[in-house]
Amino acid sequence: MQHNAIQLPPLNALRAFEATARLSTLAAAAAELNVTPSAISHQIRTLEETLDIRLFRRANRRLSLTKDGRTLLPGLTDGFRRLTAAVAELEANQREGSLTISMLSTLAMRWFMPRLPRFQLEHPEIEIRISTTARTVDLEREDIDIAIRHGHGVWPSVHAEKLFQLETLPVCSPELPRPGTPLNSPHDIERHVLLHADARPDDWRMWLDGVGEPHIKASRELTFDTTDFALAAAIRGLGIAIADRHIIQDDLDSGRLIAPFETSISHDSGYYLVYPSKRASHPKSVAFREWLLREAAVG
Amino acid sequence: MQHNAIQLPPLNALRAFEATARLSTLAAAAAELNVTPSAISHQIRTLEETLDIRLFRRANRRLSLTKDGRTLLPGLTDGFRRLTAAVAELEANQREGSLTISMLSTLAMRWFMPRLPRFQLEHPEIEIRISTTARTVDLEREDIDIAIRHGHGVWPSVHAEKLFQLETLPVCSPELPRPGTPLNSPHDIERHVLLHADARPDDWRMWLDGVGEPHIKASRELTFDTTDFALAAAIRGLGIAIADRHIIQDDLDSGRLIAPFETSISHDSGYYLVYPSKRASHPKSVAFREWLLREAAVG
DNA sequence: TTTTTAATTGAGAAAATTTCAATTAATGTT
DNA sequence: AACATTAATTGAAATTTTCTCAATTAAAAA
Repeated sequence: MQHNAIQLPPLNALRAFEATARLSTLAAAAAELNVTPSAISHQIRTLEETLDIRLFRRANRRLSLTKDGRTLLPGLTDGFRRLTAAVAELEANQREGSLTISMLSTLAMRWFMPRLPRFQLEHPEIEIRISTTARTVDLEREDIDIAIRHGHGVWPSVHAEKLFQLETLPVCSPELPRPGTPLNSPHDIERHVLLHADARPDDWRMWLDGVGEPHIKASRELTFDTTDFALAAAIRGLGIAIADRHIIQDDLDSGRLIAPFETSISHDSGYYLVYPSKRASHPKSVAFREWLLREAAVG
Repeated sequence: MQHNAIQLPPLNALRAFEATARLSTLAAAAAELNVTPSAISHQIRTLEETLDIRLFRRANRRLSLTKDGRTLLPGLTDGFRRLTAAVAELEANQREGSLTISMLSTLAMRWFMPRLPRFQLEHPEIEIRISTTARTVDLEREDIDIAIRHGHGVWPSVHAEKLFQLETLPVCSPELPRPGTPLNSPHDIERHVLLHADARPDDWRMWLDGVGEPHIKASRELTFDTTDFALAAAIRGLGIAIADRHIIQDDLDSGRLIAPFETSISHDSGYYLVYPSKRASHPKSVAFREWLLREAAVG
């Protein structure tokens, strides 16, 4: 009926004995275990009674191990060392160890990855693992520590902190506007190819609504799985993509992309940093979140 | 201030987690630890809260380990296995292992040792160690499991069971009575050498008092440290020794010694089997005591 | 559908642990 | 030699931990 053939005596009594035997005095053991010597004395007595074996010889005012006590000690010391090591490993892992972060691939590629080296410089002890998926992941089930999600900041059983508001605008290669096919006003779009992302099918429509030209129709359209591909296509001069300002900022800065029009559309949704309430206080999680919020504030 | 850098979470919580993780269900862990599943559930919750780390994923009505839980488990399993092994070793030692028996050397040589092989046949798993000393030993201090003591059966903090009453009688070599120096009545002793033992200086006087001849004086006297030596001398024909009937029985049976007179003196003291109350119930101790009492009853 | 199985929860009960204050006894100190 | 110190022990009471019970949720099996 019982998996372990032998029934262990009370664990705390074993620990009290182990500490006392190792340190030779009740006082020292008591200090190690944060209790009074009296408590230790009671525990040892309990253990001796449970086992029905005398472990210490009480001579003068000093304790010395009996043969049985000497038999028992090393195994216990070793056992408790193991337990301590196991817990210590877990806690070290908590402080340092790896941090798994989930986000959509476009954000990972265009915004997160370029910034990541700065975090790794600040916290070389934290190993980052990036998990990119299209769907919204269950943080608990997938062992995700932190996620960046797009939405309105309301999800069940997680904490959410806003990184930035979504703000989309058209971009294209600097080579795209040519003398015959300029891009000076939204109307010029009609002579160009519009690049769409399946994941965000409404971005173009919302932008055109925003500039007051809902009826503009492009000469051709191209659709990709993700914004990431649409942007890659834009860089290669295949047409005009539309994406969030944060995501394209680096490409704009480097000149790979230009924003032919001033107008950007502010959405009511945004990118949120999301994490399970349970892991909110873990040092590596806190460090990462603070860093990410700083990065988001910069741009 | 603290020897162990890390403070262990409650040991019972660790054990509850370990069992549950190893056996996959609360019910199984509860059975192993002889508690209800509810208790296990509380313990695991306590552990998770103490560590501030989620160890199980609660999906459906099934538990599965998180990455952290998987990190923690093997170390704990190992640690508890070691603790269990240490205690098991001690308990096996208690059942079998060695049994240290203290007694005076004469008794050991002349009464105990000849009988010992029979015990070893019955209990080959118990290793006997015989400790012979002249003085009365402190059982606790010397790690003695059982002693055979001479006295009146009253000693502090030990159990005592009577083996046999002391009953002394004179013995000598069968060669000793010669035509010129017979041994037919106590008076004949005057023509012989009396062999004494320092440890029991009054035995001869008490015997002579007992036979109503307190004034008999031997031609010569020889004194040894112990009765054992006196008997060895008697066997070699050096004179007449006096000793307890049980001790010399084997020598009488084998014909090495004879008892020239019928009269033996019953003393009010005797040999007692003595053991610390604390070890009274240990199987190997019980087995030995039962055997020894049987042997003593036979003779 | 109903029944069973598994885990969880909260409250109260039970058990274990700890402290406190008093005691014993040996060791240093003056 | 008297006195203060140090160490362990003890019993009773207080505290904390652990456990059970009964109720609840929810999925799986019949």
